[in-house]
Amino acid sequence: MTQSTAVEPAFDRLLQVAVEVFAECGFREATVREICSRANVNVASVNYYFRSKEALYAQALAFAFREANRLYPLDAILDKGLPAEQRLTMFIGNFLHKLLDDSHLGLHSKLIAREIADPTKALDEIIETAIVPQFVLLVEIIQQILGASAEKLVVQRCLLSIFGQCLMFKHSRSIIDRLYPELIADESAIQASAEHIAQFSLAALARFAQQ
Amino acid sequence: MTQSTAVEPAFDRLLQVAVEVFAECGFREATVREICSRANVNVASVNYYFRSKEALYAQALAFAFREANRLYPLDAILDKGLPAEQRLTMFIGNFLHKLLDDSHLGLHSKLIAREIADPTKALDEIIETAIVPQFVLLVEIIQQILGASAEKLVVQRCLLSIFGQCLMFKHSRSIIDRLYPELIADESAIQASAEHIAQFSLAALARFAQQ
DNA sequence: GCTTGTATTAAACAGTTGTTTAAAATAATT
DNA sequence: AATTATTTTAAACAACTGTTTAATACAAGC
Repeated sequence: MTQSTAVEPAFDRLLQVAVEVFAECGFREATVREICSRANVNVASVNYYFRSKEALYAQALAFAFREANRLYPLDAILDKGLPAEQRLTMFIGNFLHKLLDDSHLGLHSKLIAREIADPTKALDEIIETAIVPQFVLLVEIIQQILGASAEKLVVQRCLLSIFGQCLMFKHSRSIIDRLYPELIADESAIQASAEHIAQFSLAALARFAQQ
Repeated sequence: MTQSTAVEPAFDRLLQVAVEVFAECGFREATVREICSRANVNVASVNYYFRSKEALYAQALAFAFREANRLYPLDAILDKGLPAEQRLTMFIGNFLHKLLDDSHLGLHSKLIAREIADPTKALDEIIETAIVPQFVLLVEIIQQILGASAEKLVVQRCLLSIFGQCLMFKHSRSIIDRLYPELIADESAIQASAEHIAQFSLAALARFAQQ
């Protein structure tokens, strides 16, 4: 027992701290020394347990995904028995809370958003395991609302319209913090913002469905 | 004449190359040596002409803004005589083309988007000179559509809904490139995407205006 | 032609980066 | 208890970072 705080094995501490630091700084700006320092392990540990900084990053991403699915399960939204409008509202609420969760375990979205905005080699796997399933789910919901006759391109553009509204709160967080902080001040404000996006999108989709 | 390619003075070349490299790599990842190498000047030139790497970045940002306003003037959109719906459509078209312009002079939006996603000290000035004026313009248009009785918070959320749809194409470009490349394949595809966003938003706003 | 101020250069600086090494400490196995 | 395997350590590595220096080249003004 070299470390008094070492209740968890070094490997696990390293992985958790890595998610934190990579989320804060991004892959390139994060340093192995900072990660090791926070995890109370020697600098050489990263290369001992994980082969390299890059391999640690890949494992940290995978770990963050597992946590995201554990904390924000999509179960209810997958229920095809519910009305599509309700499922869309639930989806947006779930997604926005996921994006704006600043708790110690909510760093995964920051990590993922970083990877999207500034891709590394790990992006392709992320798209496959995290993005595509969400896209597939939302495409299904949109198609249900627009009807079977909806063009594929229209469905895709509506998908981007909805995701774009949500992601605005993550990617442009720095602007919202400065100009409209009251929109994400607390839990109820976030909920209200989610409901706005749902209403805005449902209104637009309803018009598209008429045509 | 030490450099055969030195048709422009070193100062100007340095500034133009800086926009390129900072847009490609971001402030932190971009290196002074890379910038100097591409500009065919000595490593010491950055500190000679500009005080530091950070000062060069600030000047590169300012330069990028001047170029953006020169290439994509908002003149027509400022005309309050036009119908608000038409102005909104024009605004979105202008904004999306600005965001997706990949030409040699269109790097400014990449630079700005980078700064938003991963702010440096320079962000506050950017918000003041580039973001706020666009927000003010769009707020005015939205208010005109929703009517004078519209709540301030609703206007703000609609603003974010519209900006979010546009910025999706910039911030999540890496995903669109992989999953829906046909949406931004060429000029006409971009125009069609812009028109979709306009229709989507106008449909939603019309519903909001009824209430 | 000489002097003055500007521009450019190669070299070095001090600091940080990811990674490796080889020795020491600890744990597990026999 | 002795041997083996695993973990942890401090130190060094080579490569790279932004910045500084001091010497040189060049231009304009007198």
